[in-house]
Amino acid sequence: MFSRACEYAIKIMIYIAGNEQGGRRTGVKEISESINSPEAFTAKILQQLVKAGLLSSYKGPTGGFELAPNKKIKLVDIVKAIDGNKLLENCVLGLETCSSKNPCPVHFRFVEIREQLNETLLSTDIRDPELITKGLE
Amino acid sequence: MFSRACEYAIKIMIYIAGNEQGGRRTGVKEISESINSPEAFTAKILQQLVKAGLLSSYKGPTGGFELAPNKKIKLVDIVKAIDGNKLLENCVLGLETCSSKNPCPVHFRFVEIREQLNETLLSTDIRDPELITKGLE
DNA sequence: TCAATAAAGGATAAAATGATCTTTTAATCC
DNA sequence: GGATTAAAAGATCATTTTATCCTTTATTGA
Repeated sequence: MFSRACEYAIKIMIYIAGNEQGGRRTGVKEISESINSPEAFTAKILQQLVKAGLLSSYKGPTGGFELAPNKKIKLVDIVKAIDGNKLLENCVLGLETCSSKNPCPVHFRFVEIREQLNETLLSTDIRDPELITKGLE
Repeated sequence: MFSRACEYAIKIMIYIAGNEQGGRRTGVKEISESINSPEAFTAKILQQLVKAGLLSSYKGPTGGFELAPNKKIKLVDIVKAIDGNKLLENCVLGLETCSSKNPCPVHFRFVEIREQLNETLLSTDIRDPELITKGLE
């Protein structure tokens, strides 16, 4: 469903959100150990999340990453930042021309799934305490 | 959502189903031209579908592919044959240990999407005339 | 100022996926 | 049986994704 990088990205964001209360920044090493992801690859994903405006980064001692302040961050923002919007927008059969006016054979069978997915990604806030208290291994 | 190979596989199966009424077999070239897929790659996917028991193949003149006779074929069979069942079974965050008893942070938010997906893949029969009459480019 | 710290950036490697090409095997028809 | 047709099989290549390593840049605090 999501790429490996996107799975990591979601875990990264949830983990950083969990450190937000203390106001403390989170470093790459701590993140990769906490979510069990390769450190260098995690650093690359963090860069993408910073470029997408979802995280702020700071260099030097006391540096690290924080959620972008004063910004509601939803799951959909993370997925779009890493995987783009093909999952949400493209035809499930990969047809360029598919639309509700010119539907592919399975178009209408996936409409509801798409809507559910959209609804879930749009409504899930990364700062929701429900997300934060659970394990990320 | 699905791999490229799986997108092709679904189109392949729908296309072959459309030729079933005439009792005629369908060749690789005709398929790849009809669904606009690379011929050699299409041949490889056809091999996988035969191995999975979803198609029967015949060599020589008058040879080609047919749907496996006397077998209800659902979308889920095609997806599992090509992409395996990770989409249906694996945790969306890729966690080995995730389950309803030990859920990941987003586990319950995706339960309904999973169910919808399962329901759609299980209930969509490849011989449904509704699928067959539509364009595959 | 300088050493330590931490992210950014670039280059590279490994694995998975997508795609092609060539040879082999089987079936049909003359 | 021999020529032809079409799929099977295997080797190879290309691209993308995943992952690592090393150097550079910025920041802090002694």
